[in-house]
Amino acid sequence: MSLGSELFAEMSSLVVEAPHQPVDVRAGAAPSILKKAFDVLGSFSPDRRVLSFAEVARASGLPKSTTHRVLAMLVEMGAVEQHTDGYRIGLRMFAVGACSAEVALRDIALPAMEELHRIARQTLHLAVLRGPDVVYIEKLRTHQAVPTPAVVGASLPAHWTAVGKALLAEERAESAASTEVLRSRAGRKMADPAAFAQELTLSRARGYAVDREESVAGLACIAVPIVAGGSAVAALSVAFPAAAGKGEVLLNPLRATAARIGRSLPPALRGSLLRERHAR
Amino acid sequence: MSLGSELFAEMSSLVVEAPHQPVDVRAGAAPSILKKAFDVLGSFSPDRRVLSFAEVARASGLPKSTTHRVLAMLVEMGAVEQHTDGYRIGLRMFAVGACSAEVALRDIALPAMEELHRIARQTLHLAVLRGPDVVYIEKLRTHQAVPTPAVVGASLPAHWTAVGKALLAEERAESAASTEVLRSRAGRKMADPAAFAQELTLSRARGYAVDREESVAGLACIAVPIVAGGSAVAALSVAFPAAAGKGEVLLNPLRATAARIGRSLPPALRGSLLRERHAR
DNA sequence: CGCTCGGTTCCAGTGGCCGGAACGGTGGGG
DNA sequence: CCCCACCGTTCCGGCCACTGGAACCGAGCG
Repeated sequence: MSLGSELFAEMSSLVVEAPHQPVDVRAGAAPSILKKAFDVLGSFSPDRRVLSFAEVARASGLPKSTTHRVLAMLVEMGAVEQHTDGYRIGLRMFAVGACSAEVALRDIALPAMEELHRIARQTLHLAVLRGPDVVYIEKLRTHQAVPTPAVVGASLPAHWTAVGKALLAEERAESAASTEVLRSRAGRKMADPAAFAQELTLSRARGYAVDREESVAGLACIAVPIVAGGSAVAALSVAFPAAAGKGEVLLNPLRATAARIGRSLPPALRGSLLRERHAR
Repeated sequence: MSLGSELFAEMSSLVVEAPHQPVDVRAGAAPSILKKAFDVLGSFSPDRRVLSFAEVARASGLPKSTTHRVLAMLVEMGAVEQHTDGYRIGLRMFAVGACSAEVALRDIALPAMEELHRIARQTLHLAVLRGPDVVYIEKLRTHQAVPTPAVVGASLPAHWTAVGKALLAEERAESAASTEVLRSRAGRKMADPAAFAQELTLSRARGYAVDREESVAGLACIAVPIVAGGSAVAALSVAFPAAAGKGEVLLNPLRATAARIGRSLPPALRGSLLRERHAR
């Protein structure tokens, strides 16, 4: 456990976005109060759920008085709650986030995931691709299983994870835009683009991706894409102790579950594709 | 199924907050752009996940050009995504919402809920109290079970639901502020405050609350509070067909599960109490 | 063709945002 | 004890980003 969380701490220090530089230097970005508000909201993370005023000011990079004003506004909106021990993300943000397409996906996937969870008795992950990262939508933990670094709502570099590889493999098959993604972080392992590209090709061919102790020692994952309407919208993975073998037994149930989820996705929801118009 | 959704439509039309009057008339409310942004975000709901531009403008009550500008900003922030079919809540809002204390609670409760779900084979609800309403944090559906009006992220009047009654009973035991809550909606059933107060007292005494077809015909629920550090922070309920009896068999497993969840809540999280400072 | 409705762009005026600065309170360490 | 570092709050003049009515374009439609 300490090993897992230790590794996770190391990872998250790299995962977390660049330390909130003042604003965008280019003229394009509007330094509106809305941007500041999201800087404040972005100060919170699943492993730092409660922050003091000063912590928010530091993390958001905003002047104290501005931070104070923005926080007061957010509290008034119900987006943030002020307790005696500090500020927290408010229930209102949960309610807003619950309207996202990803929650709809989670809702549909959950029964099937539960069933798989009963069978596999291992930790399950449901994640979507977001640029170079995967964002975890759901996680079904299993008692006394290998701890995994995934946290619901948080993201990890896609090329570190089985779900990420499964999704990258599909994406690359559609548009050969892999170069962008393969530009991996400096000096980090799996920095060999050619080998990684080959692994993606293999993953795509056999229909599943693997991660053997690449993110956490002792942890292995196999992942399959969830396809709906011809393209992958998410990925599902099982985590198990690396010492337990290659997990072939889990592959078929995993595939069946992913297929079942893909089939039960309403066509309207398939518009949750990765293709969102990134403005400018 | 059609019965359930029909009834839900009827309910949600009452549940949804007053149709977004212009702004607050009193001088206290700041009509800042942030307020407008949340008006826009509040236009979405779990059953209206995708809205066209005009729908957002109408629902938020903002002028067209203002709506346009605010939407563009929100898209730039990643809070909203623009697809060909309209606007949706963005993944970023899910990520922000995942930092709320309620998601932490959900995270801890989920394993125990899954286990109960296996045993009971009925739909489970996890909800918190928010003023006069309950907000659903988690819902484990069961195939071919009675459909329930609860939607994760959405709210229902507390006095219509078993979870709500369980929480109101606890709250009333702490502070006799029941009058506020008992002022129920005009002409709606269970408008008899005295009888309702008595029911709450009974619920508190026996440790669980019930709902027999009060919200949906054919649906019954029993709910127990989840207590941590001496006060109720959430409630857990099982839904079952009213024709199946009173659900006594489910009561003990339900109690055990709620107790187990309450026990496993870290003390730090208990600051998720209902007492948030509602400014001004 | 004229109408309605969805969606976008423009623009001048102004009021809301800006953030440095100053102020109280607290703790702790020399 | 004093001093300092830090947290949190408040104030205020200047300026610019927000405001929203209005005009515009295209599509559907009777």
